[in-house]
Amino acid sequence: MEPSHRNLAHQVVHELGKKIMEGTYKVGDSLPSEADLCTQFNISRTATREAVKMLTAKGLISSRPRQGIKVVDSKYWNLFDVDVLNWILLGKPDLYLLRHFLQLRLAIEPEAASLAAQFAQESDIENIEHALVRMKNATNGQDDTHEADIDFHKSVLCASNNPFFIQLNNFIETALKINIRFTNRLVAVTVEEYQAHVDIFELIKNKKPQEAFDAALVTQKATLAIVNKQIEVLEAETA
Amino acid sequence: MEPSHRNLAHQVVHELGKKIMEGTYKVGDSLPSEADLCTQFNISRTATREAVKMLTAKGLISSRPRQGIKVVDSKYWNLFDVDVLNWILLGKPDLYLLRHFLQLRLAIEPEAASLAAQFAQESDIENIEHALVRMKNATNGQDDTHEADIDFHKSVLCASNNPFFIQLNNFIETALKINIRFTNRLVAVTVEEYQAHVDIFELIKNKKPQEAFDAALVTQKATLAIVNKQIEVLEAETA
DNA sequence: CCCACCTTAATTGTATTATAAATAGTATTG
DNA sequence: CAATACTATTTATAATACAATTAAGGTGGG
Repeated sequence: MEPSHRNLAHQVVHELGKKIMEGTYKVGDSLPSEADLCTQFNISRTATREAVKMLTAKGLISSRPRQGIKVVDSKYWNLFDVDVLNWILLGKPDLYLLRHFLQLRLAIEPEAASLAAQFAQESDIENIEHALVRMKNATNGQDDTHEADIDFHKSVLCASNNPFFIQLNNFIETALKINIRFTNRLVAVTVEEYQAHVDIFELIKNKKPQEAFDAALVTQKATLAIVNKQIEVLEAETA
Repeated sequence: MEPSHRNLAHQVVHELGKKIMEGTYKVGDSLPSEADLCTQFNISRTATREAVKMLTAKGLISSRPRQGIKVVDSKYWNLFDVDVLNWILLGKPDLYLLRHFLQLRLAIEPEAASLAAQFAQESDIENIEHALVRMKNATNGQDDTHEADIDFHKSVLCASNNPFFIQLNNFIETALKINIRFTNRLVAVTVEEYQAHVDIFELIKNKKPQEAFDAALVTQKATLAIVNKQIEVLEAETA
């Protein structure tokens, strides 16, 4: 897609969105008034107001006469919005946030594999296969490890042929990126990881929903278990 | 929350959003130009542009000079946005859409029950219990059946203490409403349904994640199986 | 004839100014 | 002291002007 900073309003949305997600403006806080935002960003009220409206549409703020612009309760935030997810990524994700991501991945990805085994078209199978080729190349350093991995997970989601699962592409991608940040070894894909993906692919291709579900579940549970362990250690230390 | 039509821009967002989701404006179609929208709604360009920006923020449209305002590919739509979900509901949901909702519920709700069994606070337990009381009252016609049911599912989601699951409240609520529309019997909650909910509650309260997961899974699978069957029948008829 | 370049016109992007509406806080008045 | 009225602040809306972008068509050189 096009860059998100095509115009002034989008730039301001990006700046303010980042600041809200990183906690510069906290829930309940007031943002600067329209007039102040105009001077801060050196733009007209038109652009400022459009930015405010966009953040309102994403559920981050509300603006009312005399009351000003305020950050609303986080339960109203559109956490699955691609911009919001990117702002989360720009913040300082901690282990608890990573766990929250992994908990939802545990729910989503096995079922996505199951649906893919039931509803995948030929083109979907080809896309998964192509991602696997990239991963294999990545084991030899001929392709980007992380990108290939993200590609694989996305292609499975899309193969579910369910628009809601497909919409979670951005979520999964962000989850993987945060995961990468914590396991920050720039190693190539291990043979075991690659083989696990191949196994899931074969089960999808051969239309084995339950088996594909189970295979994906094992992977997700393993990842989540690691983080749960890390949090346990962390909490034992601080206690 | 406050009504979504507090101001002109919000009203226009609502009107256009509805038309996009119901297919009056299809993917790739051009919407009327800013100037035309101004005359159609009899409002200023300021208000029109703010509405356009809000729909852009929700991922439904894009607007560029000379090119105009266009409905973007549906894979970019923020399907988990509360407004978008309501517009979907206002359209004419079919069995396939219902199945898509149920497929995601199957992924989400059992895991939410599991997380609730692991992470629920006392207040969360109380909220679930309160929803159960409402359901019991509904069996006697003393409360609204559907509202009580929605309450229960929401309270479990919130008990997961995972912001991403909590954000899916709107999704689950919409799914239930669509389900109600198809099973349009205005009957009271059956004893079996109520008992199934009580069982899940007990398992959550007694911190049995796996058992809570399994219990919720049974319920979801049963519902999905019914719809799969209906679709099977439908496709047999049209073939 | 064809391709590269230029011009034009349509549409959104931005700025400015003015006024209206909503409302929190303060003052007034009975 | 309480109810009311006033005031000032902030967002909401409108109107106008001009800039920037770009699709489409026209123009000229080869």
